[in-house]
Amino acid sequence: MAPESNYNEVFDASMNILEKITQHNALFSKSERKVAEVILANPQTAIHSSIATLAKMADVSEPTVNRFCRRLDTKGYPDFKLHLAQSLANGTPYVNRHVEEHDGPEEYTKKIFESTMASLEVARQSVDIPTINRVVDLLTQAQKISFFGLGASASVAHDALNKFFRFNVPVVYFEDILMQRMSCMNCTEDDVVVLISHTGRTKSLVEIAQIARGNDATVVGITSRDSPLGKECNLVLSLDVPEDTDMYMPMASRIAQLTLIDILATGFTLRRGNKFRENLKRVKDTLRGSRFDKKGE
Amino acid sequence: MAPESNYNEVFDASMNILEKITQHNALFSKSERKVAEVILANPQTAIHSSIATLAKMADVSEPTVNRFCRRLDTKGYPDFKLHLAQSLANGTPYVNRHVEEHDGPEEYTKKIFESTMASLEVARQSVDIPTINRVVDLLTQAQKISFFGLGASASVAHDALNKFFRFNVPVVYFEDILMQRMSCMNCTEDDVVVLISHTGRTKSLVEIAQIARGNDATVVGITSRDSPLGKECNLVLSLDVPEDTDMYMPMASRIAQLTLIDILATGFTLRRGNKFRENLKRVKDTLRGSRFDKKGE
DNA sequence: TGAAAAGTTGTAAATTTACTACATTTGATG
DNA sequence: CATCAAATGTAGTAAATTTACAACTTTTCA
Repeated sequence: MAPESNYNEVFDASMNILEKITQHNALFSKSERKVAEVILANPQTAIHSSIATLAKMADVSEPTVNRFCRRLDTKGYPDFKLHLAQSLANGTPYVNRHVEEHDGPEEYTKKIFESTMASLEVARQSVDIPTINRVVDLLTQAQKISFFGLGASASVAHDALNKFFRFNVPVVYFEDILMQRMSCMNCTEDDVVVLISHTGRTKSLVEIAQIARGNDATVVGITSRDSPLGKECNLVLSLDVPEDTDMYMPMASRIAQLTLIDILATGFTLRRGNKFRENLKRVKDTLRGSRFDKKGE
Repeated sequence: MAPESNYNEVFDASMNILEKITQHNALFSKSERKVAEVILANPQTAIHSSIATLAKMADVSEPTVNRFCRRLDTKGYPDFKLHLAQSLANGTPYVNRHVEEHDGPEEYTKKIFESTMASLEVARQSVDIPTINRVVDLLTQAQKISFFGLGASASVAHDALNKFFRFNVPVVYFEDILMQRMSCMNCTEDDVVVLISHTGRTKSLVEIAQIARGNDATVVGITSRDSPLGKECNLVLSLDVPEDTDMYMPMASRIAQLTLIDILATGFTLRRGNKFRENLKRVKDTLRGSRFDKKGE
């Protein structure tokens, strides 16, 4: 009589169910995974199919499809279709799909773009705005800013250097861990050290964090919150990006880190105000000498 | 900007069904209007109700509800529910919105994530698959691979180094333009030089392209096709990413470049086959010694 | 006005769809 | 190899949706 009881279900399932399917993948049984594949391959078709047709497409029995739906915390097949429809409506049918052995250039290109976008979407939802604001605060007030990362995160630090360098702020970046250590030994309480690491378990970075804090610098980690590195930081900007794929290379996580750098840099310029932005333009104009002019300029 | 006419077509096709109901109102019969009212009053409930409960709520018969659905150009009640569910999901597709002066952390964070995703979407559509395939071909056959970029693109080249280094292929990366030049002077026809530049108008990179080609190396540009640099390359992987924003910093273009590197690296490993991927895993495992173990491992 | 026509609505039966209970298979373990 | 647990499928059942048709309204025009 009072169907109002169903209200909440719609809301707490705000998570993209396609994303949920990929993340849940390990917990599925063999047949359930077949269902998942068929749905991911063509979600638009799935929402217009009955449980029978979908079962046939996945070459499993109908109850298997039903169990699949239940495992994703939906009430059953029709409820699952509603969630799926909502996910598809959301503009992003982007899903973190793994590249397969037999994929051709078209497939892997598509998959990588889509996984990257899906990861950014996840990152966007997980990032903590107040912390960003706090970090921007610190950066604008810093006497000196250092960016350190190793391995795949080195290029992220490198990129941060490039961005913040334009701001006319003393900014430091080293690849060499000894230089990193020495740099941190000279820190003061007005300095900010930003350490980048996806896993947060790189020993030398953890040590650097300790050294920097020992000298009263503020240490910001772009890393996982509960990691050894995260625990050593004053502030942690964590990005809950799904684990990277089969390819044994950091891909999506690093893109999310870079985007975060963009965000910090943007926050920085906004905080510094208009006059400061003119300065930025000047830096850009200076580069012109080293370039071929654009036609018509 | 797309012409108005196109806009409307798209709009019509994907129109919010709730709006459609209100607009259609005049064409409904008395009973159908009762159904419309009930649905509009509480759409969240509607999508979780069966045709029977909804009919009861509107105090009409079940076929009336069904006719109501058909009148809105849906296949029937379940199909109508799907449309309704999609309308209720707050679908905001990603758009490249510029950060404004007065934006707070929440706004600029959101805008940057969304612009980045929007740019990736554009990049995905503009990238030329056959060229990717061709470049992967070249890379797998190369004796030596070099990645060079300057300024903001330096970190992209840096990242490429990090990726390809794991493949146990001779790979070269320098920040210093003199080193870059010298390296190119020693090129042979079996070498591939990848040059990265968003604008493609950086003088010294163009010169490097000329040097490399002079030594019969294959030059691949990740740059704009019609740029001075593009014209010097054997192959150009161009990314039609919308011009970067007001912030006077390369942001989205660089993310697209990095994603392209991911794609090349993935193509590379796929081409090299399974056995090769084990090698990658070994590289990853080697890193373990420099890390704190994960709990439970 | 009133009778045919067109349109609206509801009842009941038919059909499709989804779900449950149970049986069979698979695979792991001692 | 026997045994148990998990996974999957079969078949039957319940539920929901749709169709067909009849009853009832409203409209139209002689």
